[in-house]
Amino acid sequence: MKVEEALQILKEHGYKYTGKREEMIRICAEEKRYLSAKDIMERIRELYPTLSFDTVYRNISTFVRLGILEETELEGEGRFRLACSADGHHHHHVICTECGKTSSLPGCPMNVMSSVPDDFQVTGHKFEVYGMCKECVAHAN
Amino acid sequence: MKVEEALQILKEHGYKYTGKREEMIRICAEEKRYLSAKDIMERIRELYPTLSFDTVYRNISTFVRLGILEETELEGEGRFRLACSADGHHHHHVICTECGKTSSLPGCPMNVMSSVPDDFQVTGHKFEVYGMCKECVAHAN
DNA sequence: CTTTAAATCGGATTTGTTCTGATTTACTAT
DNA sequence: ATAGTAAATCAGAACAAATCCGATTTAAAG
Repeated sequence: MKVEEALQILKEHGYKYTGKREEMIRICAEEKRYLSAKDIMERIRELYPTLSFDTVYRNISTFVRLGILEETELEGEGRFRLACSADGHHHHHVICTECGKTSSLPGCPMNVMSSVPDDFQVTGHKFEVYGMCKECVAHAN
Repeated sequence: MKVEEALQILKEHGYKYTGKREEMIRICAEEKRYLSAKDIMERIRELYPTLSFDTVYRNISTFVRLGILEETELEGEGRFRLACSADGHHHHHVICTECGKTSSLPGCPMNVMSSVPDDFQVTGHKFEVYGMCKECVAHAN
């Protein structure tokens, strides 16, 4: 997803344009990585030094609700990245547990799941592969 | 896994036997569900009314480390259930997001993953299907 | 330009979890 | 059995992530 698309989605849903929102999205768009709220916080403060957590958290959760950001959880804290599943077709990621960097995986296990117990009404699923990226492996030695 | 096996694992690793530990494991063994620390807390207090949360959390994390409990995370809080992957072969679950009830899924997506990017050193994975169990669906109407 | 609802601020609050130092308890070796 | 010791537990403080609150500012519609 591109920054412009994200801003368009906000507009379509009646949210106001603010420089802070754009900058948050821009920061997320810069890297194929999961960022924590704190990460985003730190970076955005270069431009908006007085921005409060509340704003960051509130906007993040709006973005997640609108499908602009994808969410996961690493070491007990939420991590976010610009949605990419929305772009082409649905897929999943390998995630570096050190730096949050991601790489796409082909396909989705749900396609090959022959049978899901019929006493469950399925609402979603999560498939994530964890590991260390080349850079973090090198760095660890 | 059975309560006795779990206690055996503790013993093998040099942990002491305590009634509180046994009771915690017993509580988890009673149901095929993910329980929160608070859930376990409430139930164990029937038998040990003064037990502190520190003990519950510390023991839980010991159990997880030893593979006695499996861990996941629902709505920002840790949830635990007696390990069952250890029993037979490795598998995954459908989890009811209302009550934590689980049902096993056949197979593991990693087996059919043709290619994982080779710039990642894989350390683990998570595959969970979420939904509502029959009882919770009925209850919601 | 005015109006107004949404967005932000800053700080307090909540919630899940972990830490700390003192006390108790399960096990080991006498 | 008993004493010694390391582990387990306790109670409450501390912590970190996230959310809530009332007051203030701001985007955008008229």
